[in-house]
This record gives sequence, C-alpha cells and structure tokens, in this order.
Amino acid sequence: MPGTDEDARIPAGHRRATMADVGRLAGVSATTVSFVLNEKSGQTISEQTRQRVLDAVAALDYRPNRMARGLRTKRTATLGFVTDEIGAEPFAGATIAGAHEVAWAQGSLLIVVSATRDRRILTDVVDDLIDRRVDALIFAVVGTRRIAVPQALKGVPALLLNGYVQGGLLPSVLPDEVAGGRAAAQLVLDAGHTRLAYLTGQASLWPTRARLRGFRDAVVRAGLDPHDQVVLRGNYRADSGYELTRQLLAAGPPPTAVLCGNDRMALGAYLALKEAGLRIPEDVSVVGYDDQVDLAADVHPALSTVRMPYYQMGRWAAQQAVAGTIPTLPTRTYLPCPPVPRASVGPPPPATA
Amino acid sequence: MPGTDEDARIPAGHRRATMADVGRLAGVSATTVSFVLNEKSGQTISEQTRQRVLDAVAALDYRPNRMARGLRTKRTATLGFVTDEIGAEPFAGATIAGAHEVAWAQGSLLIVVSATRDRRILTDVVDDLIDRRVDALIFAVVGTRRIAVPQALKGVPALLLNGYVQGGLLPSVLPDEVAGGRAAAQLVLDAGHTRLAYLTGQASLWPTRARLRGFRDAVVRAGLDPHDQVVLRGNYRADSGYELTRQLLAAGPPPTAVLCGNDRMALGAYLALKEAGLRIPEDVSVVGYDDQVDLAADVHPALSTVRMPYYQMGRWAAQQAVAGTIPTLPTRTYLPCPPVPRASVGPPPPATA
DNA sequence: CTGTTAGCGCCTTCAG
DNA sequence: CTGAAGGCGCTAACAG
Repeated sequence: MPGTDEDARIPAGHRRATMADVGRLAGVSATTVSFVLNEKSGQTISEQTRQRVLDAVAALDYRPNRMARGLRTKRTATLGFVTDEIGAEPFAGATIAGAHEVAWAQGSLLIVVSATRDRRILTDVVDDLIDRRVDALIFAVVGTRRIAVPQALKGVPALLLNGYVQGGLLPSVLPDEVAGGRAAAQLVLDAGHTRLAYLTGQASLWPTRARLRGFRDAVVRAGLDPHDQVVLRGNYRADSGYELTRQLLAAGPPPTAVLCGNDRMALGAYLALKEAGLRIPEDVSVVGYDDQVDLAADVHPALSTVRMPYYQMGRWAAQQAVAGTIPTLPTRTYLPCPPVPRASVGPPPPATA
Repeated sequence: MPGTDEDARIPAGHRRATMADVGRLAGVSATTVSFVLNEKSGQTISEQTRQRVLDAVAALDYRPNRMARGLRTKRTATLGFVTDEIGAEPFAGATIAGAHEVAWAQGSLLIVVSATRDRRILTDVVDDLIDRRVDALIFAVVGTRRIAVPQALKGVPALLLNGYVQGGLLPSVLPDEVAGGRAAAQLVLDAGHTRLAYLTGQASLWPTRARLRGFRDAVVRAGLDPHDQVVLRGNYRADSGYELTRQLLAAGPPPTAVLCGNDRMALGAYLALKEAGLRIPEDVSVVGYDDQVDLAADVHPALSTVRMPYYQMGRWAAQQAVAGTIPTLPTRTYLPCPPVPRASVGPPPPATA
C-alpha cells in the first residue's frame, strides 16, 4: 500500500484538502465536519467522531476556504481600510496598528489598501473592496479635511477617519485639535511665560486653524492679550521653522517661548536657535505638535509637544466597525490630543528685556 | 405597474443584483451576461444583446461578486502584503506605494496586513491570507535581517522583501547596502576630505555592518588608511548622533567630515555641531543615510545622503508576483542605493590642524 | 450566436 | 447524533 501516509500531506502546491476530503478520511460526511469545525451550531457530535474529524483535519492540514464560506454566509470577517495616501506619514502606521489590533482580536482581518488621491483610482478601489464584500469600510485621509467620498461608500457600513463630508452623512472620528492647541499653549503658560510666538502652517488647512484657535483660546483664558503674541506663518516643513525663527530673532528681543505648528517646524526652530547661540530651554522654550516618532523624543533637548490620537482613532474605528454600530454613530467624534511635557520647556529667563 | 423603474435600483443596503437578475432584465441567460462582461471569452455576442445586457447592468448597478468568481476561477486577483511591523517607519509607505501601483495597474489588488513581530499572530495572519486564496504573498520586514517565516508561506508563491531566510528557499529583494555605504563615503572623498568620522549603529544589525563595510571599502580604494578614520558606535537615534558628535568634538581636532549611519543620527550631529559654533559644510561636512522623507531635504543645510530603494523594491516585488515569476527567481536580488548630494557636503576647510 | 448543465467549497434546513 | 439535498453567485464545457 504505497503512500498511504505520505500522500495524506498536501503535495506542496497541489490542490488543498476540501471538507469532503476530511470527511472521507474521517469516515463521516462533510456536514459533520462542518459541525465540529464551527462548534456552537447547536448540534451535538459524539466526542469520538469529533476526535476522528479533528485528526483528519490535522492529517490533511485542512483549512476552510474562506471564499466559499463567505459566499455562503455573506460575511467575510474582513474590514477594509482605505487611505488616500499611505505615504511616509507616521499617521498611517499608528492608525493601522490600532485598527488592526482590535479587528484581529475580534476575529476580523483588516485589509489596508493604499489608493492615491486620484479620484478615479479611489473610486475603483472602494468598488473593488465592496465587490470583495468587506463587512465594513474605514476610509482614512492623512491631513484632516473635508473630502468627497466615492458614491459606492453608501453601499456598505462606512466610517471616516480624519476626514469629514459635507452633509454629515457618514460618521467621522477626528482629533480634537482645538483642545490640542490649547494644551500646547498651556504647557508654556503654566511655566510662567507671557511673551509667546506661534509658528503656524498653511491657513488653508483645517488643523492649522484649529490649533491656532486653541492657542488663542488659552492665551485669552490666561489673561494675556492675544495681539501681543506674534504669529508667523510657515508651511510645516523643518526649513520653514528654521526661517521663521531666524526672522523672529532678527526682529528684536525674542519671545521667551516658541510654539510650533508641528514637530518638524520645531526642529527647524531648534537649528536656528542653536545657531544663534541660544539655549533651550534656558533662553527660549520650544513646543512642537504631533509627538512625531523618532523625532520629538529624540532631539536634544527632548521636545515638549502634543500627541495625536492616531492609535486611538484606529482602535475606535475598528471597534465600531466590528461591533456593527456604525449606523448609530453621531456625525463627529473627537478624540483628545494630550500634552507631552519634556525638556524643551522651562521657566522664562529672569530678565526679559 | 408600480415601481417598474424605481425598484430596479438597489434599495440602498438591500440585496445586490446578481448575474441572473441582470439576465432576467435583459431577457437573456446569466451565461450570456458573463460572456459580455468578460469579453475575450472567444465568444461572440450580437451587438444588440450586448447593448441590452450592458444597459441592464447599468440599470441594476450590477457588480460581480468577486468571491463567487474567485471560488470558480481559483484566482482572486489579490496580492497579500504582510509586514511584521508597519510602524511609523517611512519604509512601509514607499514600499507599499510601489507595490500597490504595479499590482493595481495589472488588475490586482494589493492588500496590506500589518502583523506584529509576535510569531503566533504572524503565522495566523499568513494562514488567514492563504485561506482567502491570495494569488501571491509579499512578506516584508522593516529592518533588513534574517527571519524565520511561517511554514504556511510554502503553500503559496511568496517573496521576501528586505528579509531573507537561512536556506534561501524563498527569494528575497534587498537594498544593496554595501554599495550604499561606499556611495556615502564617496560623497566626501570626492570633495577632497581625508579625515573622516563614521557614526555607526548597532553592530548586531545587518545594515550597520554592510554600510560600514562599504565605507571601509571606499576609504581603502581612495588610498587612505582605514585605521586613521574614527568609527564611533551609537544606536541610530538622533540623540545618539548628538552624543557621539560631542564626544568627537571633545576628543580633539574634529575630522572634516562626519558620516552617519542614518539621517536621524545626522540630525543629532547637526544639533551638536551648531551648538559648538561649527558651520556645515564650511567647517564640517555631514552625510546621512536613508534620505528620510521630511527630514533629509528639509533640514538646514539640506543633508547629503543615500537613498533606500524602497519604492523600487515594492514595485519589483509586485511585478514578480503578478507576473507569476516568483518560482524562477534567484535567491537574492539587490537593488541600488543611490547617493543624493545636497548642501551639507563641501570641500574640507583649508587649515586642517 | 445563445442557453443548459454542472460544479467551485462551504453552510444549513430538514430528515432520519 | 448524523447525513442528504440544496444553493450562495459565478464560469466553463458542451450543445443547440
């Protein structure tokens, strides 16, 4: 009897075992195999045949074909995650990690698809995902902003992450940037600073305006005159922070604290400040925004900043998606951006003239 | 006749139209619908019925169920992309973008799944993907290194990106780090520098050793004594670059060029150099490695560095996967790391004592 | 040029 | 406690 045992293993790359194969080997029907594999079917299987089936499954290295299963059950245990730009942004990583963990823990697979900003591709990708019958869709955009979503999104439970649509027809999760801006300012206000500079980014971006609003809020609440605080506009790049800081220094006695629209600008500020012989935080305190990985905590001195809740947003989104609660969600849900105090903030220098 | 036309549209969230529905509406069989939809079946359909079918498809907003199709054809037009750590690393973004573009252009969907380094999860995720019958699998790891892959990878055409296995049983695409290290050194050697410092990372990492080897290679080829060049060991973080540079400056007359194991260390070097009142590149030239997005090109002065071929690796991998050429691949394929000269390298200062 | 028949691999009544 | 029958939505022979 040649090959009785050997042939039981899949001949590497050959046809995978099917449920019927398992049944045959165990001497039962495919139905029975299905019952033991799916447990809780309200069915009862004798411990003995159960074991025989399990043995056969192991022997054949059987794994159910999820396409067939999905076809039958109309559930794929799949969450689609579409980004408009997976890019190098740290954004995606944390969000995806959070969403993946929750999804996986609940028995679903998060499949990430990076589209581009190209409307056509975006639409086609969403359609494709729906054709594959994902159970729900998370649509993530990198910079918080209003977006136009593919029509097809209405054909499946969908949720927007970091983006929002006009009519509020799709629920969104967003970072609470206003509170974040306040938190950033509070970091230096609490340390006793009264003369601040704020290096902001493009006014066309929603986060820019929200953070700035938060900043002004905090300044007013602290009893300071917002008009006394200088606001310089840049573009979120490190070199822009560098330039703006140089302008600041050239303009006269520098403020005692420089708040930046993001960590990269803060990095530019660091370079300009050090070049000018100013010490951080003894002479000038600096605050960033984003708590960017490998940057904020690693520069010298470590940068005080505000953290984006990307990981939490990912978790939250996946949670709603697997729980099937998307239809019940409010239009917008804001998650907090907590302050992260580090070494770059200290008390203002004694002589401020 | 109520609702003849209205009811033809899917009642939002209701059952999606099936091929049979389309056939019924068009007055043909499902088979015919299949033929017109899949074109090139060697079949011929009268222009007239063709149009009727197409109209019905449009009217019902019909889209084929890819699970059913996959079940039948045993092809899913899906490439699986598994990472052990999607993290914040710029790595993932570029690689995925490259792979996605190629896959999509060839009619396949790249689905990215972020696993963790946890062996168990990794194995389960790969199994899951195979259960979903992906046509091929790209297994990507973030730091180039030898890895142990899930057994299941043998059940599907698979390819390693940035990682390699012991026996060479799975083909790999890797960055040519040795040549990259050489290129980095060449950047300053060509400018006339002879006294270099190399700030390296952990010796336990393969890229560290490869880059360093390339550096030494270039130094020897340039006719310099490798023992004259100081090599300091750090850990790839910005603060480590900062510390090492301070050590360098404290130890005596600094070298005229500082080569760094990566861009983040170069950033640390920038901070320390500026703090010490040294100008880049007038007093000291600096070279990084990685050409990290939002960093290398944006610091002041712009950092000369070496680019990792992540995008290209992604493209290459997807290319092989969709072309079905994985079985024919050599054990290892190296892609070049080109030098990116910028402002941080200049001629050595006249007086070097 | 078009329709019939027969599954792909699984789950789910409904009978034994 | 277990099996037979039927069908999810699609494609691929094979007939007309």
